Amino acid sequence: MKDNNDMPGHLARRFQQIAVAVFLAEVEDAGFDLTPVQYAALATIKANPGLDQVTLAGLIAYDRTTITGVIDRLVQKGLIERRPSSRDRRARELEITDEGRRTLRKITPAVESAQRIMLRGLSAKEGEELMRLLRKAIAAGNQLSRAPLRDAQV
Amino acid sequence: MKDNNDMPGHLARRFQQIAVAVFLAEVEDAGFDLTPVQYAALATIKANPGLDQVTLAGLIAYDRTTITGVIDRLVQKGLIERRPSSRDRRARELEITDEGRRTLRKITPAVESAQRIMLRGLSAKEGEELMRLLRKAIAAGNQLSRAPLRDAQV
DNA sequence: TACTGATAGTCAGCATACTGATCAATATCA
DNA sequence: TGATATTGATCAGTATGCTGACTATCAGTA
Repeated sequence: MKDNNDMPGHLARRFQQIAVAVFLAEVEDAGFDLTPVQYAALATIKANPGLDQVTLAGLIAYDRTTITGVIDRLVQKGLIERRPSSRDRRARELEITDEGRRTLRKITPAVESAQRIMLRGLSAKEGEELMRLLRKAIAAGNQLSRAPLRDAQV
Repeated sequence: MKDNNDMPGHLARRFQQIAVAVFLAEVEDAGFDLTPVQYAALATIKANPGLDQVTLAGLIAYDRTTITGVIDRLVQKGLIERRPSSRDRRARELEITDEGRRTLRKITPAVESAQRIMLRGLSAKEGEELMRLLRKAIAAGNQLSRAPLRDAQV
């Protein structure tokens, strides 16, 4: 019978599990309370001021129903603002606050440290190769999930 | 600024997201209703008859609080039985049912197909290399999550 | 312009995952 | 033995992530 360790799906779950644990630990050590998902959303909002929720979801491959709760919590924490769009009354525009900008700046070392720790079993070269292979597999499977990565419609 | 695609944590989430979607799609096409987590638990119970929940959790690196619900649903579906242990009245012994065995047998092709599909962007060699690197990174980070992989205490 | 279809956001419901707490039972050791 | 520590299972609470449904709005077209 096939072992769990021969199943890419099982390895994917384990690696993701460790990645999240490492991220949360590093961020907490730095004195912050932000999940990987919240961090990615915050960074993307900063890089794309005024974007709407669907665009944000596409940029980081979240499901649009998941993003609602994530944004709720970022607003709750005072890191972003959500306001109705002037162009489209269905849409909400997202903007990072000064507090959000400050948090993002101060949290960056912890985030980068987490990325290093989750690859600490690999050489630099192996880490690069792992990321290359993941990117390639993801590109081929992108359309298979409900929340594919999408370019921003400039 | 660092791109999402240079963050192993982000790539881990994306790959896991696709892996789950592919698994569920293949299994549903085969006429079954079983999640990746439920499948791994069922296969492990079959391979280790009479094991208790903590041991099961250790073998597939689940959190012990998560396993309760997973087992509830497997029992609900009639695929396993949960009964009090004779040796330790705190523990529950888990056993696969005939129905569980039948399901496992019939679902295997779909599961294997899913593993192939989630690597379809890679050559066979690259797929092997991805799994090797994931295994290595996971081994180094195993203790960093709340639910590390553990050997069964024979 | 009125109809039709698509889109943005939300909600209910379900299944992982985790933290931290609790209860019952077992193990250890002074 | 009796006090203490540990362990197996569960629960409450929170955060992703999904399916499917729904409302409001927009866009395209007959």
